[in-house]
Amino acid sequence: MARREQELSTQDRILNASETLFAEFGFDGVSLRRITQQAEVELALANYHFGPKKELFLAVVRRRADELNQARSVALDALGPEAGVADLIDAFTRPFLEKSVRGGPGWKSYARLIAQIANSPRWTEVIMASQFDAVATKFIERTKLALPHSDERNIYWAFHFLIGTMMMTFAETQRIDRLSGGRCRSSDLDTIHAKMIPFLAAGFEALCGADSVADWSRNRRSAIGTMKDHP
Amino acid sequence: MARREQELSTQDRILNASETLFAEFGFDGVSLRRITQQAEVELALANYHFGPKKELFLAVVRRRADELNQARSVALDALGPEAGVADLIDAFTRPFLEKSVRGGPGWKSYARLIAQIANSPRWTEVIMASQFDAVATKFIERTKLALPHSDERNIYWAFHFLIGTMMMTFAETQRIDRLSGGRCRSSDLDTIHAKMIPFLAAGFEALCGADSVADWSRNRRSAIGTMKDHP
DNA sequence: GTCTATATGGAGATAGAC
DNA sequence: GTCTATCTCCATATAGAC
Repeated sequence: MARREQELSTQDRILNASETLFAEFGFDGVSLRRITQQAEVELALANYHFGPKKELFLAVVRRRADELNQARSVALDALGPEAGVADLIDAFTRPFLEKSVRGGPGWKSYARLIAQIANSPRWTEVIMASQFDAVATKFIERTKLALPHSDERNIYWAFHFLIGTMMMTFAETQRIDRLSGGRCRSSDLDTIHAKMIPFLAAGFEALCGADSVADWSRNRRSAIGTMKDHP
Repeated sequence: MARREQELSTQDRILNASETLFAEFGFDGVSLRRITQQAEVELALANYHFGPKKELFLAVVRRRADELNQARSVALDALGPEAGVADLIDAFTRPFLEKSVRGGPGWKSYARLIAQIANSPRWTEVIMASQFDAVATKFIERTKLALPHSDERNIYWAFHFLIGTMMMTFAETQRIDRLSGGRCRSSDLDTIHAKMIPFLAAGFEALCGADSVADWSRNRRSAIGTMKDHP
């Protein structure tokens, strides 16, 4: 990234401004007027270079997706066959961490943007599936090998929980800062990541390991009077 | 909830339509015109009854927050002093599950709406903190008693991960449906919840238990060449 | 590739009759 | 409490000169 925004091409100026503003206010919360004003380019240039607003939004997402996916893929491939689930989780999550913390402000905004997109049904197909499912599948297949005794469905559910944990973390909402009376800081992603790995690895082992409890309701059925029709 | 929307008061018709549409498209993705059209009331009545659009949005959130918080608080109070972390997680999460699955379509939309709000920095203060921190604190204090040897900060981080896992689940984005080739369904919240409890409980134990590994980076420091400045 | 100017529609909000 | 009508502003998108 160039040191001064002025040195960048018009396309990059528009993408950078879009990234920052979309991350803060969402797709509908930002106007092209505001984007082009922050980018210090004329309004008409947004449409000229990117077409409709939705295409600009997708261009913002796509710009960094390849680099992120590449880094994750390399990290997964670097692991030997003896790698445990903690190693796999680290390989999958660390590139996001490194880029959000040490990749510059653009990556920080990008991480927060993806965190919001991931919880919105509106963008599941057009963004999450098309941009990120390939590497997700790679992670899942490696995890099946590392936890060979698991019902495959439990691997998928554990991955689902991993994504939720990751996205909450990279959203940096600062809710936990207030809740903890300042003892925890959302911005301290290095620390959170170091806590997240053992937390998630233990979850994977409990749900997908050889001695898995597998299903809470099966163990508790008789103790809970309000439960209904579920197998 | 009345059987026919027509039998409801104007306020409830507007709140119901708002709830459905905000959950699907977000605050800025819905116009008051569309809301009042779906509610089959005149446009001017939205402003008359609720004031500015933002106040209507907050009214939608507040309408069900008290009932949800009450149910969670009762479930936590019902646990004896011998309750484990799995019991606490169940008490905190089950009311959300029960209302989303068996509370009617309004609660389903509500759960999906809250799931998106939780990952958006924009609503952290005005909604998440003001509406949900009180019961969150109750859960955390009980968890500190159940895991007395833990550094308090790890309890807060584990709670943070729990919220991420929960919100991803109740968002029902259907990403995992496609990723799993149909083997898992986002809509099957009863099954997901049954998997979520042992997953999260194991995470809490690993991060906050007596034999906690506590910090992944401390164990792995020498093996990772790319790590930088973090303590 | 960039600028000015504008087309066209929809947004939130309200005044005032009933 | 409800309806009609309207105010004012801003949205996306594009046409056409340079």
